[in-house]
Amino acid sequence: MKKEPTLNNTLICKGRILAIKDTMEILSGKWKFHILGTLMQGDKLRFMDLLREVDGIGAKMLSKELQDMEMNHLIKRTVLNTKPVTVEYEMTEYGKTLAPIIDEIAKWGIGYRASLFSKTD
Amino acid sequence: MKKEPTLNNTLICKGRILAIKDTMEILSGKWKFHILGTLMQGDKLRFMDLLREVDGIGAKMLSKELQDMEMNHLIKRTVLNTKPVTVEYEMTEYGKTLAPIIDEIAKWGIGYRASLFSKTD
DNA sequence: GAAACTACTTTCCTTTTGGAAACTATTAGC
DNA sequence: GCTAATAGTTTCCAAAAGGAAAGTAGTTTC
Repeated sequence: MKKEPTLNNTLICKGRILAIKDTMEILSGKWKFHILGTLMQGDKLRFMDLLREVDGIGAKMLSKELQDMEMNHLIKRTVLNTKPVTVEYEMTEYGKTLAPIIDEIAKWGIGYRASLFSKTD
Repeated sequence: MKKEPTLNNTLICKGRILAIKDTMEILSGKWKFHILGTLMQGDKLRFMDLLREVDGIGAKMLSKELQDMEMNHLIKRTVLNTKPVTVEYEMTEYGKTLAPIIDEIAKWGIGYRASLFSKTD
């Protein structure tokens, strides 16, 4: 009894799986979607704003995740010449292409909440 | 100089962020999207099939992630009465509602690959 | 000059995640 | 009886993720 390849291993399949892997590597971690979702609503936010808005995150994590996403050109960091220096973060145009993902995730989460009440399993 | 709430903290905002958090908690970890993407293409897959298809995963992780997703009603486990017992995994109808998310993630990943070549930053 | 604000960074620690390898149990083939 | 396949579980360990608190540095306000 030999084992035969059960899945159709076309290039399309492999490419799709690889694409999923790529995306999730860039958006890995506990906070990225949370931060992105927040940044998409308030278009320019300062570090301390994010620290207050993103519920539960600490300065270290926020700093690290922001750097991470800046490197991937998803967000833009701007230092302002104010008295106590302030820094603004905002989505880049490229980062905004993530909107459909974020929207679908938010939509699904809302439906999930609803399904917890009306058990139509 | 007092600090004022900079974001419009409407219920819609909070709900959206909460929804994102909910979804990502259910789909956390290195492998879930990978497994789900695979299961969406080949509709019924056995444990060993998945072990071979999901590149790099080990038996322990696969087992754990499958249990996790079964508990959340995203996938269904069926034990078959074959000589060496086989087990089939497939998406539930509910699990299939994740398709838009997976599709958007795959789509974005494909675009990301493309952008690595044509640098139009 | 002490306190408070900005935006971090650093240190130290715990928890979580993930992986390799070995092991369980059953059945089939040689 | 040995090997191999099925589907896992268990153990042991390393690495990564994440958090709390303190520290750095510059400026302004009292």
